[in-house]
Order: sequence, then C-alpha cells, then structure tokens
Amino acid sequence: MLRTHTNGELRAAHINTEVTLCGWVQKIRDKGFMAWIDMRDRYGITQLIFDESRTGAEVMQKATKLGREFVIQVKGTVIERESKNPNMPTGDVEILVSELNILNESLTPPFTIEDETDGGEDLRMKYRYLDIRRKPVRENLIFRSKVAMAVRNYLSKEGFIEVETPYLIKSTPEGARDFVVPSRMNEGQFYALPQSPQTFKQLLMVGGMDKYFQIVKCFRDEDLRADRQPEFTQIDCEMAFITQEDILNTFEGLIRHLLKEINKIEIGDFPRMTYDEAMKRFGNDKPDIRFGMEFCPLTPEGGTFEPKGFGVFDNAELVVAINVEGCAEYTRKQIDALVDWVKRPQIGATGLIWVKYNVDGTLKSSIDKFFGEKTLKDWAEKCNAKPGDLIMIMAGSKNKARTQLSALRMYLAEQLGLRKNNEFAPLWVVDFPLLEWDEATNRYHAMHHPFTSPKPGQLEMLATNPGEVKANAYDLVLNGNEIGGGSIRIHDKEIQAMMFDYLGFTPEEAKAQFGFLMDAFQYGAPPHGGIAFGLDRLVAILGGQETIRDFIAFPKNNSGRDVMIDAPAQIDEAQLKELGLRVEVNSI
RNA sequence: GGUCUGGUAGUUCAGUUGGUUAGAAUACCUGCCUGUCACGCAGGGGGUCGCGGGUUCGAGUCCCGUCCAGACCGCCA
Repeated sequence: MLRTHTNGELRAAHINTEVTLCGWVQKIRDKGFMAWIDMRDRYGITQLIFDESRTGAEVMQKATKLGREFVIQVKGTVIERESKNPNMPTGDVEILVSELNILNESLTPPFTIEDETDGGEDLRMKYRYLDIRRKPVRENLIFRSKVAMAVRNYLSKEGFIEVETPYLIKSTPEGARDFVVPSRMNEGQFYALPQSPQTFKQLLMVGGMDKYFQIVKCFRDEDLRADRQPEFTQIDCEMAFITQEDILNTFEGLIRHLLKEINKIEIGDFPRMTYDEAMKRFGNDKPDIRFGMEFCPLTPEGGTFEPKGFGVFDNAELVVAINVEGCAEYTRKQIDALVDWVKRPQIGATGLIWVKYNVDGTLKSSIDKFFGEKTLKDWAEKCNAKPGDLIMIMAGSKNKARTQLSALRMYLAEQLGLRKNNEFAPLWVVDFPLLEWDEATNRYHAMHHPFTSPKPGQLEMLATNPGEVKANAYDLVLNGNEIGGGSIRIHDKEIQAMMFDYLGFTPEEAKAQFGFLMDAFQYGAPPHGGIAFGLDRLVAILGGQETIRDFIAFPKNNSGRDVMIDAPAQIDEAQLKELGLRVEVNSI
C-alpha cells in the first residue's frame, strides 16, 4: 500500500502518529516561510504543512514546484494545528511533511476542481474524469451506489433472483426507436439493443424463476431531455403467481425501504388514484401531490356552459380552474407574465382567465364584462377560494385544457416554492387505459406495452369501445415524476394473439416478431406481472436534485454524444466492408 | 422535425445607438509576505469576439447562412 491512511480520517486522536498519505494537490497556499497544501482524495481533504524551520530544505524546495492536481505521496507526522479550521472534519490536525514524492505531474486543469467549480457543463463533460474528482459529483455517484445496494438488499431479502438478460436482441417496430448493431457473421442482419428486458423477464417467469429482478441498462434511440438519456438504467422486476395487489405491496415496500434507509424518512401506505381520477383532479397521469391546487371544473356536470356571449367559454368542452392561495395581490404585470407563459408555443394556450378574490371580499376578473359578481362568487365557492386567493381558469377541449392547466399548476408551484426537494409524496396511479389513439398512424397503440393484460371482463369491450378498456397497469409516481411503471401481463396465447390483432399486427407479423413469446405461452406460462423503475431518475429525486446527469458517471449530451470520447464516430472502410454495409450520408 | 436562449482571455462573464488600443473577476507566471484555509500585497503574460458571407468609411455589436451547446415541444410501447 502506498498509504497508511486516507485524507478524510485523521483527527486529533491521531496526533503524533507517523502517517503516509496519497492524494491530489487541490490548493497551495504559499506564504514563503511556510506553505500549506490541501491534499484531496475520495475520502476528504487533509492539510499538509511545509515550514522553513521544521521542514528540510530539499522537501521545501520540492513543495514549491508542485502544481494543482499533481499526485503526491507524503510521509510525515500528524500535528495539532496552531489555528484550527472548524469547517472541515480534519480541521484540527495537519501533516508536518518529512518526505514528499511526486507520483505524477498534472497540467493546469481547464476548470477549478473544487466544490463550486468555475467550469461550465460542456467543459465538465469533456473532462468528466476531472469533474468526478469534485465532491458534489463524487458524492452523487456514491449515493447512487448506496441506493443500488439498498435495492439489491431489499429484493434479495424478498426472495428475488438477479438474472442477466441479453443486450443483443431483435428489433421491433413497437414503441421507441431501437439502437441497432450490425452482425458480421450474419451479413445484412442486425441486432437491436433492448428498450427493456420485457419479453425475457416474461420468459423467465415461464422458466419458473418466480421472482426476478435485474439492475440493467436499457437503450432508446429518441431525442434527449435534461432527465432523459439514450442509455439508462432500470430496476427491472417480474413476479409469477401474483395479483396486482401483491405487486403494489411488494414494490411499495421497496420504495419505503429506500426512503427509510437512504433518506431516513418513514412513510405509511402510499395513496392510490385511478388514471381517470388523476386526469380529473390534476390534469396529469403523474401528479405532484406535495401541494394542492387541485382542478375545479366550472363546467356543469355532464353539460356545457350557459352561453353568456363569451365565446371561449361558450364553445369549451371543459372550463376548469385552480385556486392559487394567497396570490390575489399579484400585480397586472405578474398575471400578464403568467398569461404569456401559457401562450408560449410549448404550452399552446390561447389565453388564461383570472379571478381575484380580494382580501376585502370583492371579486375582480379579466372577464367582468361577461360574468357578474354572483357568478364569480359561485366559482370561488366551487374552488374553495378564500379572500386573498387567485383563481386561474383554462377553457377548451378537455385534453388541452387539462394539459395546459396542469403545466401552469406545476409552474406556479415551482414559483411559489411548493416543490420542496426534501419532501416525498409517493402515489400509485392505477387502472390505466389499455390503448391510446395515435394520430400519426391513425390507429390504437398499447399505452403501456402490447403484453399488458386488460382488466378482467373488459376483453369484449375491445371490439366495441377500445378506448375505454382499462388495463391492469400501474405507475408509481414520486413528486410529480413517473419513477416506475408496470402491469399484469397476458399469459394466454390466444389473448396475446388477439391483442396483436387489435394493435394492427397481421398474424404473420405477430409471429415473426413475438412468435417465441406466444410459443412459450403454450407450455404452461404462469400468471405473472411486474414493474420497472428508472434508477437514474429515482436516485436523482431521492438525492433532491433535478438533473439525472450528475448521477451518471459518463452521461451523453443533448445530442446523444459523449463529448469526452467523441462518440458516436465514423468507422473505417474495412470495418464497413466486413459488416457488408455501405454508408450514404443524407445530410447537406 | 420545430421553438427559444447562448457562443468574447485557460475559465465564468460584461461589452451602451455600429466608432480610438475589447474589459472585469478568477486561473496561470514572477516577486514579497511569521499560521494560511475564498490567504493577502505588487507586477506580468494571455483574445481567429464559434465559423462563412453580406451591409457600412467603420462590425464583438446589424443582416443572412452554418456549426456547437443548453432548455422545451414533437418523440420517449
């Protein structure tokens, strides 16, 4: 070993101990007669002291040649600091250095490697190995490791077996775009990287594995976001001989275990809400329930608005409001800013109606011309508004009004500081629709995936009213983020074939793409179901942060590039030839 | 595929209506400094203003194109 201790462990109790330490030079404070060096490793920072009167000339000389990020080994004595630093764990002691070895030199790093770096995102990604030396990034990776370990501990204790499934599989047109990998030995043919191990985990159930999990990379060739990477990690789980209730209980237990182990928070039974209820109350299938501002429909039940000459309301399928508590004193400027916000193309609202319930009990709205005080009062009551509150109203088609008001609700909550990152509000959303109409292809798509089982007794409705069929599908929502989703699967060949038929597959297509699964169903497939959690996002939320990138050691940028290794890249002619490929670049 | 924002010193940024030699902080280098820990003080070096074109007597600044980065919409079974 090149060291006897780490840079995070020496305390007053170690005074007078002879130690050997290794680490990186973080900072040199040279006073001429005396110099201090902050030496860093994964465990912390220890201060070294070089002193004219106590340090040999040769070592003193060598110390002055050090630069940032040099890797050094020092031997010396732990001594008590003359002036202590209460802000650091090792602040009571320092090392009086008797021997200094430079293990490696370093160029001046392109950004300062300190907790508060001066480096921009771009630069940090290019030199990610330097960024990882910084405490905030390092702590995030350690945090992720802790979460993954807690997941394994819990599932293992519950009797789950971790099984690895292949990464080189077959492309299917359903769902996200696949990353494809050409096969050299099978010229002209391609593997695809899995979007999830879905079919394999079902086959493991047929194989009798009973309780399976895997912390596994998944791949989707779609555009990125701040919280979306082309390769990401799932906690993928499946169980046989269970009901939906068993799955919800088991994995509610997992999240409760994580909150307890990692965040030291005890949470009782998770609330449950149907998809329909979530849409109605929050306009969203992943509502953040850390705060209120629930939707209040102003449209009479089952009817339309009584025409008052205000076209926006008269023609609306839905008029819906939220009550923003204590915001009646918002200025015209503040409200206009909100109106502009919802009018941005990303939200796409044509406008936003507001009603101020003033502290003195009077009501003032942007549509006073059309609606009298009595109507406004009636709305205020419907919204449970008190004097001092502000009511925001969106009107239009049911879907649009809900989506737009939901976006506003989240935006306002953010502005008002209601989305506290140390509060955790998990929620099960259940009874998702089985199918979803897709405008682009003009047909129904599986909302979850085509292996999802319809609710018992709703199979027949597929023929008559497919959009209304509910599935045994569920999402676990945490603080407004979908952190996991799953379903009870189909385990009957005939039903699975029927599903493919409804989804527009010909029997030949179904057989070509998923024949192996339906074949397997003929040999005693047990009833089964499962769930998958997005580990990256889960870790970020538990860690109280927005972006998942800092919980991934080597993330991709916005365009799916790894700027450090500069991937993807072209391959040479010989490789292409070997693969039987020819590249035509379409651009320009 | 689309909308928006940005690109100026190693780094983070400022740069007015188009006008003299493009600035600050920090980092880096040199010297000084008897307990520093955001050390301090003095001095110094450091610029293809992303790239290409245009307008103009004159462009970091205006226009067009393009590349890169970020946020979002579409997309993400």
